Amino acid sequence: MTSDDSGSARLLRADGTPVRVLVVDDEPDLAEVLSRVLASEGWAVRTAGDGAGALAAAGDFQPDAVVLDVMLPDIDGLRVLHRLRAEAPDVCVLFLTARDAVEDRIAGITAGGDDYVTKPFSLEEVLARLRGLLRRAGLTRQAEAARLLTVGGLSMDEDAREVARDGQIVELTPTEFELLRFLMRNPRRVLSKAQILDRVWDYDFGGQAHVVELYISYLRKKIDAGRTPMIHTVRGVGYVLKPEAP
Amino acid sequence: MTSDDSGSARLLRADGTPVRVLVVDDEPDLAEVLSRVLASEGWAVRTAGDGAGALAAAGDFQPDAVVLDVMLPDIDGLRVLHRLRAEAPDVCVLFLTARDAVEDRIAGITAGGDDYVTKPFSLEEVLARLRGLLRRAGLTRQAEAARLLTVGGLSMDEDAREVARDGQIVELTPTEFELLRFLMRNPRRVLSKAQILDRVWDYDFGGQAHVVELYISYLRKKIDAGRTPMIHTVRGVGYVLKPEAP
DNA sequence: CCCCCTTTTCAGCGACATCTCAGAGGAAAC
DNA sequence: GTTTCCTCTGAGATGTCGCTGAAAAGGGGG
Repeated sequence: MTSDDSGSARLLRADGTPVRVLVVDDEPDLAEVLSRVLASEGWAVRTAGDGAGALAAAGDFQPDAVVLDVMLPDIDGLRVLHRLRAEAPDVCVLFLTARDAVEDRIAGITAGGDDYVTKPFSLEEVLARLRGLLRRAGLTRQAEAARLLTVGGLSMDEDAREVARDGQIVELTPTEFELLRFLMRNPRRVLSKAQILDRVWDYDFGGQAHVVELYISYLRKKIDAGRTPMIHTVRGVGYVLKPEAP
Repeated sequence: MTSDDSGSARLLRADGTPVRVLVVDDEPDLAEVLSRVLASEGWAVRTAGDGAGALAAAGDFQPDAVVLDVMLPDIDGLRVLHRLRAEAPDVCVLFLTARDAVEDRIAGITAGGDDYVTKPFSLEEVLARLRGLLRRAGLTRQAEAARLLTVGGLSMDEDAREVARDGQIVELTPTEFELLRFLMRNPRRVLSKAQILDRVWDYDFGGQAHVVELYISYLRKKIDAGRTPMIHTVRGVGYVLKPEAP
């Protein structure tokens, strides 16, 4: 029951057609989850399981963005990148890479306008990075507008990683920030702890849903402290972020 | 005595044909009850008792949604899910699972857009989740309209789990909420206590019909308090929710 | 008008969900 | 190498919810 946050913020290109993203990963489970989440967010998705498939799909599908595992069974990820670029110079690429393999090969990627996420990642992380890439590439419609997320007196600047409640800047840790971003992208909708765990925490996280309660309590202290509460508990169901007024 | 509610809100796909759902559970009684209720709500239903049967039925029946017990005699539920997805990437899946087995195996389910319900569940719970899945998948016609349930001055936002009478927000507990949802889905129709018990309470509930009376009284205090009553007693029969005016 | 049966309401208890605190372990920054 | 910060675990406190049992209220038929 996660799925469609958007509905409101459906991603569209300048010409009104949905944004196309190609997911390349040799682990079918991961590729499928990514693909479904992206689809539920309004993207047109295609998947490939190896480098050859990726290149074929790219030629056929003409994606705006590619989520690309650097560790592929056949062709090296960076080589795939170069071939992709040869065909489509403007395509945005988000790399998926193991945590320790970062330094070696991925250095310089971000300079080219691309970005990367280390495995294991959280789905929100991937979504945010992809949105960022496309926004910076100027592909999506709400390019400027989307930079600032706002719910009632809460505002979040994703680029600056800055959050403010009623104009007052609030310092958040990385996890707090990502949790709040997920809440702010789904205002007025009750999110279960399972949903939050699945989207905000890394996909291999084995812990208990208890951490969600804990981080909600952290957020409350920083965001709701003394003010009209915006984070509400729905007992037996989950949590919901609502603007102060009605 | 349960049988056909709806009649009013018959579920149809974009092409006008009824939505198809496949019910997979190895307990015949449960599968049958689910199947009857779904059919009475206007769905085209087929059932299977194990994983192999499910896959066969899926290929033949081409369901839009699948209600899938994770505990099957032959194939593991998650494996069935993957096979289903391989054939039909867009199918919605609602898992049925034991309460304690949630954390381990269901992780990631909600991220992919699917959902789960823990046994023992109430039929209304299953129906609501299924409706939610299909709505979010954009399959059913009344996609947007259905999000807000309205009867007279009563309105219910299922996503926000928010109920309002004459614009005034009313706080409800989970059981109260589910009872009211059932009433609101069957306005102007008298529902017996047995019917309500069968649909709103978990299927293994052993208690007395007295709880229905109790929760009706709770609802009245919160919803009818001081206003024109909408919840009416039909002595010897049951209860009915009616708009205030005529 | 009274009696019986249904329905409503009240009070209370046990179970459970949630919140909060304190601290261990680890990662990142300095 | 040290220090700081962050994340997560565990346990206890707290408050809410759902249900039971009994008493009160209300309706309808005789």
